[in-house]
Amino acid sequence: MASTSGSQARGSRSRLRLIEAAYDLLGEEGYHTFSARQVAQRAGLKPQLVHYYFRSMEELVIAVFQRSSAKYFSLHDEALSSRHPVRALWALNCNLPEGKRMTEYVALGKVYPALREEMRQSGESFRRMQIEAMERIYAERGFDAVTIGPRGLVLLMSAVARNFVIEGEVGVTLAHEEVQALIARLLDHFDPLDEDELALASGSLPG
Amino acid sequence: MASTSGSQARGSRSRLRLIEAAYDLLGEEGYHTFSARQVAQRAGLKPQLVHYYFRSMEELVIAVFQRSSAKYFSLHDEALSSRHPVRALWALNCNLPEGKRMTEYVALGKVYPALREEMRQSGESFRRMQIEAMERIYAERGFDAVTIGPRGLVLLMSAVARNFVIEGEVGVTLAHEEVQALIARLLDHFDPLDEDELALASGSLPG
DNA sequence: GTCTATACTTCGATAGAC
DNA sequence: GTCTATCGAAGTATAGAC
Repeated sequence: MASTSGSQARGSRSRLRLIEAAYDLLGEEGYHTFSARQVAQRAGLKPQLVHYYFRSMEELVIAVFQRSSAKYFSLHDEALSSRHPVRALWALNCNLPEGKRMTEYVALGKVYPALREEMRQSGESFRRMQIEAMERIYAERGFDAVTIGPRGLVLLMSAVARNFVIEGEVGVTLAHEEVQALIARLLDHFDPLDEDELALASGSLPG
Repeated sequence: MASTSGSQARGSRSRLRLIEAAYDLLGEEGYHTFSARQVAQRAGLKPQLVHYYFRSMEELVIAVFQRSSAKYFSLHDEALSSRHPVRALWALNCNLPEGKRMTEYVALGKVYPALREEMRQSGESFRRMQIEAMERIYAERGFDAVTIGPRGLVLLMSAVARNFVIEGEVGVTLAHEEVQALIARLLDHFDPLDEDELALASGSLPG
């Protein structure tokens, strides 16, 4: 038992290191550094190992994306079941490096059709979960869907957050403040803070 | 006069053909086809000509982007001075192949810093023009900026349109209809159709 | 301005020794 | 499972003939 698991575990570890190296590279550098040689170098391994563990670069990028997906799923789950799911969801879409990585996956999706299909499925899946959560929130708190419904709100937040990420990378920031303020008001309406949280946020003390 | 202009005109024509070929490739295929060899092949020219006319690929991509910018500027100008500027702006951001090209420029901006700077400047410039136009519209028609101001509206439309383009390429469409309907209501409010246009749109005839 | 030829680098991927 | 060696294709870019 112990004799067989040794080499296999080492093997798995190299595979994981490659995935993690590519994952880091996509977050820090971008899609143009996604190559067998650069990923291997980052992982401290020989480039040929990439093709030992993965049939092609497409297979690797899908593995990396699935790692992102899994990681994102737990954060997503955590956000939706938190005390302030709408705020948490906004923060998740907006602030995390995962948002930047998403842009790189979209770019690589142009080159690797199988990745594109993977992204389509997971994208629809995440949206479906968000919609269901938001519909529950609407029902529980009795929001009307006249100005904007749960489905629209979910997509709108996602679209605005993605736009912030992209424009932030290019360096365009004009009118960002206004929309940040608009989102803040939206969150105040759909996911209001409690009194004690407000006190904490404003820094004021009772008495 | 005629003798000197001959070869120079041919020279300029090759340069333009290269720019146009790259422009077309970015629209039809994507950033990964942006290479000296492929652009030249598309233009029906030898790859080495690329480096005769352009110091580097970065210089070429900037020339291509400026071509996009110029083209977009005239469409932009036309939209903002049209009878229904808000609707025209939405259609411009949303429907045109230029939207898809923009995604490719963003990707290439990761590789070419000078392109990124070019995009930043032109991006802010276009947004500024849209804001000024929208502020004029708000003032003329007496809209309040309580729910959403002119600056927020401009960015919101741009963000949602960009998101439609990106998700459309990946194949994610969930909840798009709801936001399309929301935008339609937004346009009805901020850029209402006249009675005769409504009659045309609904297909009904008077009498 | 356009051509041929070519230098140099990096890419994905495979074969075969250990 | 990891190594050395290597292939062929494609990438940017330059030199020099015409």
